[in-house]
Amino acid sequence: MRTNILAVALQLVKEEGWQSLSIRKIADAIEYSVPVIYDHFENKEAILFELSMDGFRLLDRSLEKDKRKYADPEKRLRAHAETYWNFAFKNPEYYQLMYGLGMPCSSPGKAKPEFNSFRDHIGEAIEGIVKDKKTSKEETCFKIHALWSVIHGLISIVMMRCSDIDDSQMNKKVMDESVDAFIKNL
Amino acid sequence: MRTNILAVALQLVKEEGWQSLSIRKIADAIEYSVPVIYDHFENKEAILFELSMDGFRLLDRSLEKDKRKYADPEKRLRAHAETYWNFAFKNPEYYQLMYGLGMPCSSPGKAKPEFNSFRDHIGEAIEGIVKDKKTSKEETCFKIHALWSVIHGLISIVMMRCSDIDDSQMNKKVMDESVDAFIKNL
DNA sequence: AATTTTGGCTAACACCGTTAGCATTAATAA
DNA sequence: TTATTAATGCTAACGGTGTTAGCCAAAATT
Repeated sequence: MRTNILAVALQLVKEEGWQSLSIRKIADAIEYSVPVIYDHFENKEAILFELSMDGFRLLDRSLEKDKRKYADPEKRLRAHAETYWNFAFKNPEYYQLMYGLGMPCSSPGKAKPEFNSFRDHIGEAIEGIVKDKKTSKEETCFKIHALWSVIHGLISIVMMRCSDIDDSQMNKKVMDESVDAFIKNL
Repeated sequence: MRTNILAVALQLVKEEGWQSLSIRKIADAIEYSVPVIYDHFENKEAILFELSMDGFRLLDRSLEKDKRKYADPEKRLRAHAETYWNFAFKNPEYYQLMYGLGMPCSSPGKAKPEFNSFRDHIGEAIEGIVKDKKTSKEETCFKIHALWSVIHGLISIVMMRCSDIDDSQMNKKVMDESVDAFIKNL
């Protein structure tokens, strides 16, 4: 039963996104009435949480495979990165659940210029730094994304309380060192 | 009126989080009935969207200040990173709105071991790479976070359609190059 | 055979976003 | 000045949500 609920919930999430998942839809799909779901889960959040746990477990299995496949730590690290990337885009529902991504109002795209303010600003600065070196337009674009990513990623991780570093000054230090390394590598 | 609605909405978001913002609460706060809100905004999403735009504009003003303050591109770039970081943690509601962060079921913390699977796996590999060099425990922890951040950040940006790179292979290339640069810098 | 436990349901509560339709007031036209 | 139009704001409803109280019948136990 519990398993059935989770399976059906995942199915619905895959079909219509987690935003439109409802207890009643799950009840319909398993052909039971609504309250039976509350015999197996405390509330809707608990269902989503359990789904996200399944996501983490699924990812973990792939990472374990990498571990068995690659003894060399560098090769293994590259494989882990690849695995993580593929997991995210093959299972976007899971990834969104795991890291709390996606809410009504976002998905701005490139429509409004405001959204690109940060990218444009750091882009300008980066171009200023690399203007003597012969760096291609494309390469520069990549660099911009890389820096934006590391900063945004760290903020997300810290905000979602996924970081194991408690001290906020420590997290800041991670960013500072990342920016340092980035500039050194330009 | 429109301004008032947005101001009140922002206030409510700051107080109780955007998750519990409702049209009726806004209507109560501005001391009007519900339908008048729909004379000024198409729907709730439009209100959240407009708030997120305010966030982007607020951030932009700070970035413009950096631009005027620092002519040297490297100093300016560091200032931009600092500004972005500070903006996120001084205005978490805005940041969550802008990048669609936070949904029911997340904020896992360190409670369950599953959540740290990826961190632990890349941690192991990184330790394998740096074990000859005399890298401190703390420094290693920072490195782990840095790599995790850049990958997760890029995935988030691509998933949220914030990236201006359309080709998914190109985005993958950004990650690969970032991982390369990271390993080279270990 | 009587009693208790279980499994499952209906119906409701209190919210939510959204909209149709109706007042009342203010502005315009005659 | 009066008649008509436009603007303003409301009540009440529709269909949906998460959640729970209370009940009924079948199954298990005593």
